[in-house]
Amino acid sequence: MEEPMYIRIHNQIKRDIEKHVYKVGDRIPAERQLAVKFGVSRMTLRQAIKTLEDEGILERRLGSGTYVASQKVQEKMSGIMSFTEITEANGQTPSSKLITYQIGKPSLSEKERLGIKPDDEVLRMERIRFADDTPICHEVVTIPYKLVENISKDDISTHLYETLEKNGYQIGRVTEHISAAVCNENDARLLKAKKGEALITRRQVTELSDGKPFEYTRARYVAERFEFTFSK
Amino acid sequence: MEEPMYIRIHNQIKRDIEKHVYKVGDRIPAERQLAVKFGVSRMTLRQAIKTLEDEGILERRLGSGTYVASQKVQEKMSGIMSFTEITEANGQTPSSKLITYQIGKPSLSEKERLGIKPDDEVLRMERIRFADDTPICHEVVTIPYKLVENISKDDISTHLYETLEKNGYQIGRVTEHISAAVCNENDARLLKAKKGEALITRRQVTELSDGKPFEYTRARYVAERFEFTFSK
DNA sequence: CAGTGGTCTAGACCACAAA
DNA sequence: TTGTGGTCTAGACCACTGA
Repeated sequence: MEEPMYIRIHNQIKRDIEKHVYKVGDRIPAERQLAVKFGVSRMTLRQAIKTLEDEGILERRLGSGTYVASQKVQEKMSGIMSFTEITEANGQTPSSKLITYQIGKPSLSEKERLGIKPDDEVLRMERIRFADDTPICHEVVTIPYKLVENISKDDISTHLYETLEKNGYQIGRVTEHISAAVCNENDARLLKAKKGEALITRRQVTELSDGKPFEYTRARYVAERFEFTFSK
Repeated sequence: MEEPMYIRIHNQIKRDIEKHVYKVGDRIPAERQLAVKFGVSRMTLRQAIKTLEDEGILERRLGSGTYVASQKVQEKMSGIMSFTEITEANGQTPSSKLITYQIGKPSLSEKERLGIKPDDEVLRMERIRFADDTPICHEVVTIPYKLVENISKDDISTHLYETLEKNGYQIGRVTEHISAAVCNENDARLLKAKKGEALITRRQVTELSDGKPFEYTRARYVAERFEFTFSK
């Protein structure tokens, strides 16, 4: 007996929903019936249902029944979606191009946001992100250099979060600020946009689980080509 | 017997943790002991522990025991913050002024977003939101009229959500899209802003728990005076 | 009213952790 | 080995929903 029964029942019901044996909005059989069908006690069956409810796949209504919750895809995207997620959700292919990668002294705002000393060096990366070869976003990422001095440029620029976690760091709170700005000449050149059109601006500070900031990102998106989506 | 036992036990243990009877990192008594102490079966006791675990207050370690988890404060502010929350967090006073309130035919986009028929009438409200008397945001809210035809104008314009819930409706999923735009003459007049400067745009569709959209909002914020904040 | 989910019991055996 | 949490049973009574 590898897996517990309630996990196996969970998986079976999930598969049934994916195969449209139970469709969105359908009422699934009552707990007592399912318990008989799977040959388990009602408590065990309820444990399976509970995990599906926690995942937002099922919805229980007292006195009425247990129903397949609406949507399925959207469930995951509670909270802000990343550039990659939004682009892929639109059926486009995300890509990015690193345009600068340098180590140097922090600016005033970098020093403040990252909570570091003026002497501490920072790694600064600049990137353009594309959806199907259309430039969408210009992004500057700053990291205290001593946190990543033993990590390769390739790992930093492509799998920063995974690499940090492999090296024993734990990602904590992420705070984002979103506003807007007008496209200047530099933006226009980098993003192939028109001066004077609207951009979305985003600032993000990512902390480690001990509360120390480790990444400060500023990004500017062409509003004509992009929007952020949230759900709750 | 008002509350279920497992809820009462949940609350009791939570209070004990708040009173430092059990401190962060402490192991609390074993399930079987607590079950005896509270005079319930072990399954019921486990249900109480489970809810505390889901809240991140307790942490169970197989074969070892159940421990008081670290953190506590961070819980609340996950996700997008509302205008009122952001303004108050900045130490300013939010207010709003209703500038139009009319019943009429839906526009094409209103019809689509709200999933209604062309003949169905809609209630459309237009509002300016202020922080300390500075105009921040221009907002248009559209609601299928038949949902609110028995509700007073005052309730609709000031306590829409609460009033709906009192009338037996249940709020469901909320989806928001955020992008940017350039301030036009109308925006400039309403928001006392300059034509050509940057605005944040927000579209929001709020559904009832049955998945039917009941509110479609479009809002434009002066970027110089406002930003959205998220945390996770 | 009958059927549903919500709660609860008093046991049981298991796998895992720590001594 | 002892104690822990993880799983599971075969019942029970309750409150709620909907016909």
